[in-house]
Amino acid sequence: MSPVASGEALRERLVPWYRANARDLPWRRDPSPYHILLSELMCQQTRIDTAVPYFNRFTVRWPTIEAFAAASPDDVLTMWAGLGYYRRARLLHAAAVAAVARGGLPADPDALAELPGIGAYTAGAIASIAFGVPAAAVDGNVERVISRVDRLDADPRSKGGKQVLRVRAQAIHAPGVASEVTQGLMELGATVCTPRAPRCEVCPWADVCLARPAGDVTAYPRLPARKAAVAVRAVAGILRRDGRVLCGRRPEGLLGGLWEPVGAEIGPEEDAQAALRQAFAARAGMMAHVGPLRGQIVHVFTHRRLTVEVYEVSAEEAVGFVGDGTYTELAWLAADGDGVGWSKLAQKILAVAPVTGGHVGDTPPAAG
DNA sequence: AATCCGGGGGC
DNA sequence: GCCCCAGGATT
Repeated sequence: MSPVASGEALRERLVPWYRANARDLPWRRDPSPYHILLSELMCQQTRIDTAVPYFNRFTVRWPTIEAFAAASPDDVLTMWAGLGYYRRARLLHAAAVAAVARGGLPADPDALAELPGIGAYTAGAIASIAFGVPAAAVDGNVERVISRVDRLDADPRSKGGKQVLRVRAQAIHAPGVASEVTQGLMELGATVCTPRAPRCEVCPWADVCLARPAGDVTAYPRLPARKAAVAVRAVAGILRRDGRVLCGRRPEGLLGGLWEPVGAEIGPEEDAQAALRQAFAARAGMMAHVGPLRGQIVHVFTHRRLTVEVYEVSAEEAVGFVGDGTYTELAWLAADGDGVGWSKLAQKILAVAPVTGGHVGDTPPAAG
């Protein structure tokens, strides 16, 4: 049986490899604490390539953490629109506000972890990348590369598994190369030790990896099977006025704070048009006439597969926003979102029932 | 420990 | 289609 590689053996292979193979990412050009905070929150559960354009737009609009902290939460959410996991936008902003209030982001991982939206991983990442503190940061990539090189049979998401991974990641660290170790581990997982088709022939750890000679690299990490997404049916109504569409703003939770055309989730056998009439009455205080079906879109979340039937809607008059709790506000929004930003789901709904023409300046129904 | 929370790209 | 990604908060 081969011995487990030492932390030093892993480090001395990893750091030179990272220096030679690091991708050119915008936050690596100036890895300031603010830039690393932004990039880490944006990259949580999100691909690098998806986050990069958002990072660039954020840093152009808010060049410093002080400027960002001074922004309104709604402006931050608007800029975040399309990135997903919208709670991150609120937590990121709250973290920046708290950091500025205490004179800047701390270098200590424990202090970082007290800020909103910053857990054990992100605290270690900011401490090591932005401040050079040798602190472990175990994300999905690190979980995978360590599970493979050590051929760990523990569930990496269990308490014990996380503990083993954290100790192992910490052992690879050393003073002076903390940023390279953290980013190198992630870079290795992202570009070489990939989930489905690892490129072991170019891996700097090929000579010390336990899974490679065993021939079961892709069997690690030992993750439990994921539950299937639940099918959910919904309706949405496109009610136009002067080139705008009546939209509701969602409360905290799924797509929290974002706007969408008025709609409702319905049962598998429910009458879609009747349900939509009822939704307009309960949520917008409107007696709506539901017109023709415009189209049907599918939107997949982690735990839901949403099918939305999109109808044209007309209404006699607004009788005021009654509100059954589905929306916190109502407004007539133009196709460009009137500066509030659309979720990807709302974009799909609007794409099958385009809003064109008309003029601005209409009055939304009273909220409350 | 289990659940919730988006969106997208690779295969 | 399926997997899973620079995870954290809540219960």
